[in-house]
Amino acid sequence: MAATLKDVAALAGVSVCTASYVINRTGLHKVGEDTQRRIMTAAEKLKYQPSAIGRALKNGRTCLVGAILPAITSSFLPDVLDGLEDCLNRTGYSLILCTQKNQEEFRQKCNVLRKKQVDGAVIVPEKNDDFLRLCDQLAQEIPTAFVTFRSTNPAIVSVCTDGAAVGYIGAKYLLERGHRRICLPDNGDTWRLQGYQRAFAEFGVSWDKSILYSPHTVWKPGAGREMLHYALDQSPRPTAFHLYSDMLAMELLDEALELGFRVPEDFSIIGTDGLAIGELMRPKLTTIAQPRHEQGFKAGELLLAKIDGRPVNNLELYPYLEVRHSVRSLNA
Amino acid sequence: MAATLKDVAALAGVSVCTASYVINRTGLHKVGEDTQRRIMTAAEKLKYQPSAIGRALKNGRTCLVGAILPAITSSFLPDVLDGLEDCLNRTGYSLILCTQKNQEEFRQKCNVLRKKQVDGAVIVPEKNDDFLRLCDQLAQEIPTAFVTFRSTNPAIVSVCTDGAAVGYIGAKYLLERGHRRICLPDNGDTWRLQGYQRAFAEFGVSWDKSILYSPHTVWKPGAGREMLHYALDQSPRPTAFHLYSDMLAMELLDEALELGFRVPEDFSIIGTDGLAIGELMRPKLTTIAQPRHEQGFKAGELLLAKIDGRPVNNLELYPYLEVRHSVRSLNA
DNA sequence: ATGAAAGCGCTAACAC
DNA sequence: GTGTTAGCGCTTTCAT
Repeated sequence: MAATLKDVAALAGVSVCTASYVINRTGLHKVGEDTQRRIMTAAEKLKYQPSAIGRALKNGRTCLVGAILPAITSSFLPDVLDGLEDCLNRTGYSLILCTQKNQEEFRQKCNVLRKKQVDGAVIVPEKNDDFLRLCDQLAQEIPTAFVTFRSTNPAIVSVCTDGAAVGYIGAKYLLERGHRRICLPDNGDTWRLQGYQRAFAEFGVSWDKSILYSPHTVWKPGAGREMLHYALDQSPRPTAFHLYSDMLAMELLDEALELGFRVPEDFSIIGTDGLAIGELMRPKLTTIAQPRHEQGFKAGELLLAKIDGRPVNNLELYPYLEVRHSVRSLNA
Repeated sequence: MAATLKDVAALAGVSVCTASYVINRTGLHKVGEDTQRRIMTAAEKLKYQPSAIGRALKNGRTCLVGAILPAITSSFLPDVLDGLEDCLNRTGYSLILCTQKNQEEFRQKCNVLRKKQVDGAVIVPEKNDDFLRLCDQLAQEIPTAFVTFRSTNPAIVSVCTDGAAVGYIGAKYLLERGHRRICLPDNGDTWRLQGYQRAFAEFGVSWDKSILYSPHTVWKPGAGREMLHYALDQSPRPTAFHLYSDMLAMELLDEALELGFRVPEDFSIIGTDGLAIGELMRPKLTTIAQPRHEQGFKAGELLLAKIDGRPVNNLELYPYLEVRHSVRSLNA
């Protein structure tokens, strides 16, 4: 079907290797001007496309990168993916998409990447030891990068958002507005808590009296709603919620309105991610935005560097406050 | 690095081909019980993974399918993609993701797929002749399927939602509720209009007096807002809008609220797609839902069938009404 | 300035 | 039952 290098060479009346040299512009071989032209013409006439397979076999490089992530449906991961793809495509790399719904699927997808012999893997991991062990294993065989999650394994490079900054920015914004009873998900993310604690220290506000941990923690549909119900059962009730994702925050917002509460009059809500869709909520969702496209793009860059054996360092990107209308000031 | 078939054969003390036969369970070769065991043990000890590249080169099959689609960010395409991947993975196929922001990028991505020698392509096309021509071209070289769009080219198989049904369901719902002035996007989609016209005929309602076409047509951020402004300048103003996507509908809803109108009291709005996020809007968005995951899954099935040379037929899936709170009844 | 030939990992037609 | 061998498309060393 598709023309091969042999066909091109034959049509140009040269040997395969000469054709190869011309097509790839490897300076190794000196080729006469008109021979070059003949070869290029032949290639065009035959619409020659170099075979990635032949190359991969010879070079031991597939120019394929696999991405494993939890279901891509409507969170901020599409943006990250978009950035990753942008980066990879510039270097002739392509992206194999692997979504994963649970640990068993994750294991399978790792094997898919092994089998397809990708040159590298980008993973959006789950905060879960079993998962991380599988990642460590994979990283021994394939250059691997984490995105949206900080790696502690030196063999895995990572790009993520500065969690302490997320916490600090959120805490400061709420404290400034007089909130002294704040509900946070207790998902074991100590990084964000550090930021919270720093802000509390700056404001001289007591931690234990002000922070309410909700046990509803991991993202699954309904988690935001459960968090609200948990908080409603506590006393005193919180005046504000800071969720670690916008989807969760929007769910909680919906549930609050559904129950007849007013937002932000009765409860203030602040999300994390900065999804554009939050702008369409009523009230519009105030959020700690994180770079999404850039996060993916940088992950691609670091991974490609790693693949090429260049030294790499983990990267932390900065979040920023997106003020909208879901937080009320309690002052005055 | 990774063990090859040769290594396995050597360790098992057999020839490569015997190893191959055992690994692939091709019945062609009869192999003794214990030879089989020796080979399997060797394979396990070496953690042998068959090389997709070697196979691809030999078989002329990469077991790779490319998907080209407009930016995946937060619409219903992630769901479609999810379905597609589900389907492909069951057969050992993997998905190469190619997003495309304009015609030039689309052309590039087509070339990427050629170069990577994918076995098939799934495309979410744009309603645009130049685009479609490029698709026709690609389809001559690579088995191709459309998803979310009906193909008229017999060489391209397609899975999409029945457009007339979308129109009919929307029209009927609005007409039943007394709406006689409805604003529709004029995007050249005659299929949905057919459904509208059928409903209008059933209700004996005059078409020309009741339908207002808005020239704001193609999805780009802001299109929903522009559509509202266009309608506000007309007289009489429409009482209802039916948008052909939920994103557009949510934008229009936002803009209406922003301008101080009440929805659905002042305007009724009905979307198309059935995104879960529409549930979190205020008011919750009434919509004509289309199967999303299924659409992707079926596209995968049809494409794989096509790749295998089995006969295939275009498929149309049925949309259904998702009643929420953005449409008001004008009766009584 | 150009060509011959080996080899990447795998499969399958053909021996024995 | 099992092995030999050619060849998929490409790169690259070594000759000429």
